[in-house]
Amino acid sequence: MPELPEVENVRMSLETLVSGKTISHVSVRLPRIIRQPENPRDFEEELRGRRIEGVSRRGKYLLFAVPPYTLVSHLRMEGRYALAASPSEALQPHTHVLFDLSDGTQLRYRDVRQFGTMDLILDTDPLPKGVSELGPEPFDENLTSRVFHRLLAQRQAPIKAVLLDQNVLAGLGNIYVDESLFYAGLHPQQAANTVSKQKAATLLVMIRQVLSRAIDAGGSSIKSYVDGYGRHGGFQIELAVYGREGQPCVRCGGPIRKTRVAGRGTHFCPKCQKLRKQTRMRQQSGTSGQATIRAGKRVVE
DNA sequence: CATGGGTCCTGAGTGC
DNA sequence: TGCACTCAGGACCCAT
Repeated sequence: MPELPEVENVRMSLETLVSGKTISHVSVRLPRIIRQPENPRDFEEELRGRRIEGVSRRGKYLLFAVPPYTLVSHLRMEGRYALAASPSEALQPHTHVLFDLSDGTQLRYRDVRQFGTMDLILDTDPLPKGVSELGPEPFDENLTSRVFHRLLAQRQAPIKAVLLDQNVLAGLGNIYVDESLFYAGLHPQQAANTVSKQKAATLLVMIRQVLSRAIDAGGSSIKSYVDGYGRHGGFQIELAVYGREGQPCVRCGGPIRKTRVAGRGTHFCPKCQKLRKQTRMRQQSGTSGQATIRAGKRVVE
């Protein structure tokens, strides 16, 4: 389930693997993957002969620069790219789109659940729906704790639901929302507009910390995630709450609980993440609650 | 507009 | 062993 750290790792691998290469042929084997243009044949035709100038990322979207087009690709749950040394290499199951490249290699898109999407759009045209409406990038320097607090203050849904909303903040998914809330000591059900300024500031710090550590670890491979080289991520072993139902909290030792919030499986520590009705929370001194992620691995004790 | 639930899809896991 | 059922969740669609 690629979230920002996984997509960023895929982006980095693709940047190395396909950037600067020219597309000589495209084959769409499963039309439902292509959202724009309407006819997948046009998708194939328009990409032929184009050079991939680079690969960037916005939220969980990959953006291939193929002037005068941008290929917008979303992996959703299980989409993945791999580079085959040659088109004659045996196809893995669920391979839906093939890009023959000028150096004889072939970029392949696989997606077991067929949820992923591709949009090919002219650079003079507006970006596809989901992309144009995305909230700020978590690492955007214009996203101050003040701005972040204001974003939260506009919503009364549970903080978990709000963090999952890509129009509020781009890039978080189920795993990193649970992790960030744990480190910030926030209950997933707490109404977003009752999160204090200080808690919001802490939350933003934790989001950034969790994401950057996950990026460095190569992402989290819960089920199927691999980057463009086929490499698994390593962050799953550092997860504090996600997927750890019943196991001891890394901070207090109590059991991690799993519930359902915003329709998603939600993991949290009932002791470390208390539900508070009021926003009033005075700053405690230095030793106050929040856990920090230590360098290296989780500190269990 | 904000919110929440259903939907797409396949494979893994569970219980009988 | 086989089969029905549930679950996984990102973004979109729709009803409230």
